Amino acid sequence: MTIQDRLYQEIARKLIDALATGAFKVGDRLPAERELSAEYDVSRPTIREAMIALEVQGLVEVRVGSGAYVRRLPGKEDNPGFNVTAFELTEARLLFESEAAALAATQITDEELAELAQRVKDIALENQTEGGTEEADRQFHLAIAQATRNTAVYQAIEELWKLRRSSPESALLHAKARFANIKPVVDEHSAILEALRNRDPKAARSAMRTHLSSVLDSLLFATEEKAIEEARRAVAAKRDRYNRVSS
Amino acid sequence: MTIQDRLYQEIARKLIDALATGAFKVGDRLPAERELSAEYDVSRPTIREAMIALEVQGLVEVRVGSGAYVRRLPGKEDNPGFNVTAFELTEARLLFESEAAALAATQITDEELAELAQRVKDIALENQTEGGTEEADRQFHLAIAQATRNTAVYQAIEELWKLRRSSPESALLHAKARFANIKPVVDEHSAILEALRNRDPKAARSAMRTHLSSVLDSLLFATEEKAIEEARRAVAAKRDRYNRVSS
DNA sequence: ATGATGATATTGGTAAGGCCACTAAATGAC
DNA sequence: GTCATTTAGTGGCCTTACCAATATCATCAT
Repeated sequence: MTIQDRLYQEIARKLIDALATGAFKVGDRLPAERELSAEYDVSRPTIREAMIALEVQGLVEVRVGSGAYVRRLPGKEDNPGFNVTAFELTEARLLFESEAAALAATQITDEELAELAQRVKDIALENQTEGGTEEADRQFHLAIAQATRNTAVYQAIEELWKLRRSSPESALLHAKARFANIKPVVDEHSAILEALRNRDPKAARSAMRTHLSSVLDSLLFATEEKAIEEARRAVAAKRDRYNRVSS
Repeated sequence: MTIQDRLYQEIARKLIDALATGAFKVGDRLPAERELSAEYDVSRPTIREAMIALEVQGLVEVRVGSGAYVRRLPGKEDNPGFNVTAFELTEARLLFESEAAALAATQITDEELAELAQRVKDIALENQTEGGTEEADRQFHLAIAQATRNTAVYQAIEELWKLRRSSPESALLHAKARFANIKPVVDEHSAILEALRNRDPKAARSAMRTHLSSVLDSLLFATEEKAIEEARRAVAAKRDRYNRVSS
């Protein structure tokens, strides 16, 4: 009746304990498989199995030829999106939400149009207040995603907004960008609403592209302000390539 | 040149696919490690690694000396996305992946183009074999997402493929659709590759749209076969609206 | 006939060793 | 100084082998 506790599980527990105790920080490299093999006095395959258990749980990332690196610490619930920069997020929104807007234009109901109109007013209000949030903005865009009548589309776009929240640095950057770009935002949202009201897919797509391109530009400006030269250059390069795509 | 996609992950995906397509029921015993080793033409340690990946996810339970037993079917618990139909998924891919292809056209490297060429060959091979999987197809599309150099875009598209696998009914429908639409798939993928090779964003977007529209049509056909009238009508309506969007 | 017992086959568990591919840092050539 | 090359070090995967737990079934005592 001896339960043959699987060895790899025991090793995996020990490794997780080691992470939890703070022996390693995020980004640190774990010892090589051969070293761990000697340290815990088990074979390398067993170490590999334990490592896979950790990898499946998102705790570590294994890079071929380099080693195993800590991705997140145990106890912290998963943040699937990691090094997603504010620029990447907005670029993704530009691609996806523009298409969603086009699709929504063919499906949207009068009730949803009324809701969107209210959201536009909310956005104007938010912008007038000093420490305003971006909640109305978020709801505006999610409502459009909802109007596509496609669960997969909605979930994907919702996921992008979650990613935006998960990165503090990203949120900060967005806040600065919003500050530098207040008035146009209201007009741009109105333009999107107008296109949807006319059930015009192409116009809706175009208006959404214009809006998010504007946000992208704001991000560029904010990034320059932060004087992170490296990031600025990378972003600028990306901006150029985007212009080629959407032209 | 060979992407060191970890072999155990590939095997794990195939096993999960097998579970999703209904090859096994809850409580069933999976083939022995040695059998699976021969079946998938990999070593036993690799099978063990894949099995551990499934075990950590709670899909199977391994009993020493007896075998591995199905604990639950994939896609029930872990995915918040539930009622995502095969049509919705493909429609979302049509919207998103087309834009991703356009973006990738401006960024793709020669190495990535070579990899894509290999994937096209793999897809042809997969289609020739009887019980072929859709692994090559998946890798083709994910490679394009990767070529966008945008983590957010990649994650979103990867999420769509995960959703696809999480719904057994969806996987089944796709299998039927694939059967009814073999030859064009290879040509369509070739067309996408050619557009990317020319670094032509518009052509890439167009080729991807053509491809996924074709998949959408296959789904319609398969749905009709299943004689689910209600679903068919809903899908047909959506198809019409999509034609309006993309025109 | 029936139930207990033990031999044997099957299955997963682990170890050891080997070779390959990839990575990155040290080294050398220019 | 810059760039290409070399060289350890690393993980990826395979092969072989043996051990341990379990399942199966023939055998035997009742």
